[in-house]
Amino acid sequence: MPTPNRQRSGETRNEIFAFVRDRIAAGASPTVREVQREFGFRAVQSAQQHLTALVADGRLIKEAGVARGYRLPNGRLPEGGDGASHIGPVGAVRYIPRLGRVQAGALQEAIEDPDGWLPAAAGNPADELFALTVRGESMRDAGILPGDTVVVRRQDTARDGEIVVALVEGEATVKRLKLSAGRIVLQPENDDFAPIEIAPDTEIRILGRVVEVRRRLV
Amino acid sequence: MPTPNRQRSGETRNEIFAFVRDRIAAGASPTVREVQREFGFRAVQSAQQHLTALVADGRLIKEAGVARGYRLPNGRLPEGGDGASHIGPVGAVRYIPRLGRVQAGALQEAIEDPDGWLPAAAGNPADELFALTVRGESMRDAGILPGDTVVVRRQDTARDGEIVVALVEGEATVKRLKLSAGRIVLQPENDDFAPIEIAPDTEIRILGRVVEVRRRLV
DNA sequence: TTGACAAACAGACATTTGTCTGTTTTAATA
DNA sequence: TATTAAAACAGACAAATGTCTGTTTGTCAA
Repeated sequence: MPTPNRQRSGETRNEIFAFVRDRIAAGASPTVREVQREFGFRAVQSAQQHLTALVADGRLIKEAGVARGYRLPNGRLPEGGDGASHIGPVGAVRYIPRLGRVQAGALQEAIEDPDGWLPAAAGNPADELFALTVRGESMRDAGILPGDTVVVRRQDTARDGEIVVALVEGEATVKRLKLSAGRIVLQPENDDFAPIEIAPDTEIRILGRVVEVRRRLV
Repeated sequence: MPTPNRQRSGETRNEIFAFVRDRIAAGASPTVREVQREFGFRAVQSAQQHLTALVADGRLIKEAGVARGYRLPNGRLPEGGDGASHIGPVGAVRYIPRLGRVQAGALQEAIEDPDGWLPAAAGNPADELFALTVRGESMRDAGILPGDTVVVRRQDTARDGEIVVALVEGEATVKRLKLSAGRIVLQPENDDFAPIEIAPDTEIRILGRVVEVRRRLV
């Protein structure tokens, strides 16, 4: 059998796209010459031509006048408003610091010295986000289990019914916030646990609101 | 008050680190001259010096001979083996395609035409991952609720007790797999639902194993 | 005051990377 | 076969970027 027809199949172009996409996802756009080398082209222009075509097709975006300037266009967002906004523009990622034990007043220090980082879609840069590991079964019926990671948006206040991280007796805890007629209650979602009623003069400190839950299965 | 002491506080260096970190997270490392411009240095070397120092401190990594070659070092992993391995090397991200409705046999097509993309720590490149939105309450007691996104590792087989995505009556469904004495059962985690027993001659197709659950709160 | 040192400045040069012009090869098709 | 268009090649130049040598300035502390 002679050489299979690759000349007009567009297969090489697809492979180049996949290569560039993966390199961008891995941290940085490749250069034209890196594409050239990867595919064994003897001329820079061979790679350049494919890349230009991919940009013309809208499969890639090029930042003009910038080395390693290839970017991925935005991922199409699901139409259904199911709150799946953690799917964002591909390529725009932010890293959320994952904190160890948070104790009284030490939030800022904990944020500056995280255990590690979680990638997430970029979202609103003004939001201060951090992540915590859940301890205990108290939110089981809300689908938040021990070992789960919660992503928290830093804020001092919250509204009735929102799940918050609050500082109770010097330790961070996840509960649902109940506000009614001047009473403040931190409500577990598990009948085995008692609600924590906040006396009017008690100091309660809300660290933020839980915006995402992640669980890694073995 | 005279000019506060910035000369030796290291504050500028911290700001430069934050700038570089955020730029890397946003998609690409800045150049030395971009740092220079951002901080208003009149000499390239001023920025260069800070960057070199950050590399010496281990706060950044530099790929030699590469434009825009600054990278973030790996996030420190939590020592506790709590399975939180979705925290990976910072900067190494992969995008997981999020599929809409998956119907009989159409998995490959669905993967090539995703609804959107989820960022995740890179992990093992050999793993084929995709994501699905959960419908129904059948896995409620396992902490998997309607609207949750499950990340699935593509595989044809699974072990007893693992949560899998299987194709049942032409539609993808999430259940716990129970294998015992030649019987195959897809077990819901909710008493309101009945287990699905797979008759020996029935065609059952396992699409993959659930490796992560994500839930976005309003 | 002076020495030590970090930080910033000045200017240059080397390398990497992007982009251009024009030619040749390959495969499909009239 | 002749035509055509995509794909690949060849060689060059320009712009972006990395890196170097040496000097000056600001702050601390002896």
